[in-house]
Amino acid sequence: MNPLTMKLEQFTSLAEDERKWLDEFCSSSRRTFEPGQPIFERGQRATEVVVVLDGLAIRRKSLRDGRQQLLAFLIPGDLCDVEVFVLEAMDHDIVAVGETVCAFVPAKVMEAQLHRSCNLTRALWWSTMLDSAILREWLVGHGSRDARARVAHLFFELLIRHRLVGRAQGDSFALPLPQEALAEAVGMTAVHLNRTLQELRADGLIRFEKKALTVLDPAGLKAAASFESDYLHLKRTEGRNQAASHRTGDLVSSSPI
Amino acid sequence: MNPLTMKLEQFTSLAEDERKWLDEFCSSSRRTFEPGQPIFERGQRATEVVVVLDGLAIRRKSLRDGRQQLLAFLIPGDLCDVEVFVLEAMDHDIVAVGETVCAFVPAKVMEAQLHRSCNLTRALWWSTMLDSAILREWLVGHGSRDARARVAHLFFELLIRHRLVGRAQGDSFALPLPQEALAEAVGMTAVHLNRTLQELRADGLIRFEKKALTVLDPAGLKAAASFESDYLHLKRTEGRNQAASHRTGDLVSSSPI
DNA sequence: CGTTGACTTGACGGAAGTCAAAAGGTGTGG
DNA sequence: CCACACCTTTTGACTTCCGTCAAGTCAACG
Repeated sequence: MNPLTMKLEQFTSLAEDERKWLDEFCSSSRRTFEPGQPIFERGQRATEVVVVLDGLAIRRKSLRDGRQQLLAFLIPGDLCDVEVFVLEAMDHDIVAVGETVCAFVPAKVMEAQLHRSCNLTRALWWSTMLDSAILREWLVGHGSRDARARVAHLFFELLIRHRLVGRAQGDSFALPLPQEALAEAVGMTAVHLNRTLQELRADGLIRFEKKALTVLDPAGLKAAASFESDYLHLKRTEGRNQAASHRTGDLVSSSPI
Repeated sequence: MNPLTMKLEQFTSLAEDERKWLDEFCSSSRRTFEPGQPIFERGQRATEVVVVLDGLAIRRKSLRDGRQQLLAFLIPGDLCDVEVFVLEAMDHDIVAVGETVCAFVPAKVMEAQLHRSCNLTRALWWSTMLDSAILREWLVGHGSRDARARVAHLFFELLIRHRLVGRAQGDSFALPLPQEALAEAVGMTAVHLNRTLQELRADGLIRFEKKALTVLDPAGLKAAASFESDYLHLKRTEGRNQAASHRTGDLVSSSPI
């Protein structure tokens, strides 16, 4: 199954024709990007919506003083903004990390779909809301979590997201990034990230080798991150009432994750 | 003119019937909130979309250890997520600051509008994209700007946003927040925020009295923030080619702002 | 006029940044 | 197969920005 379908099934059950539409969606004009190659660049107009099918891409914003901030990881199944095409120009870059396969969907096709009132449209909106929610959670991390918790949180989030689209092998997943880039993601220097990684390693929580991250102690990592998973809005795995789940503790913590 | 219409006109020119629709939109079931009163709470399902018409609201996320992170300011004309209603539960709170007037638009009305292929729907999408862009810029700030630049950036952004909806008096606008809350917005302690404010004051950049912020030296504040305005996607004020504007410098910097 | 809450100031400690160099990989070409 | 260049990771010493704690000021208000 294509990763986008897998992801959207977290939100709702899809009918056969909807799955078929998504398959076509994902097979429309594919392109493969080499490591470091830009998919969209700041200033450019995006006339197509991109879906990552394989590999890894990042959103990144570069400041004039040369510093860069990583804004999001786009893993298989992730869309780069369902409605980008309404903007005149991108305000940041999207860049491939490792070899990355994407499908390009013309704005018109996307728009046509968004005007058909159905399950699928709502599912796409859900994915948009999810992206914002993740972004907000990153902001929370930058604003109020220390280095250790921030890194732990990122890793735990990525583990869950990779699982959702079937890209995790057990408790590990591909993360073909230099520490330098990871540091940009969590908003700290590469040196300090390195020390933080060593700390997490020493505590037996993770392993990060050969461009892959392995979570050795999921519960421990989750605790280190003080991870609360409601922001991922995975309702199908948790039953209906999230309000209750938020108050009674955290249902996901008792799940296999 | 209602602030939502003013805001959307930044994106596109609206026809008479579209303006009328927006007026109805903004007059549907209004409610007034007292300072500190929650508009939406985490865990709750949002079956309506909220538009702020007057006053000020904030998005806020509370961590279990009691720390809070402010995620966004909702000023007049701002919507709290055009498509929230697809979610089962809010993952954060929206709270009134000062006295705040909001309109509540039922999910069905919103959805009906979003399925009518028109200018207006694209304008609403634009406002969604704008919210994400602002959120991303905050993340950049938290990750790679120091205290001074971060605060300066926030103030400059708020000044522009207030101007867009006609809520700025010259170079000042209402900001009925304790420094405590401002500190949560920029991700630092109240003490350090206080010192940073003093610094900006000493440099003659701002004044912050009586629940209002006055920018004394817009150009200086903008420089202190190393503000690049393209993320606000104000295309109508800048002509068509933002790609060029990004490369040739920054058109907005030479504008009255 | 005392109480309350927001703002201000000072002294101190600690987490993270900076700079620089060493150590460890990896790929290329001789 | 080694040598070399190059990149990434690691380490160490030092600095600084920001957090913490605590006391003090000030204005608003009953």
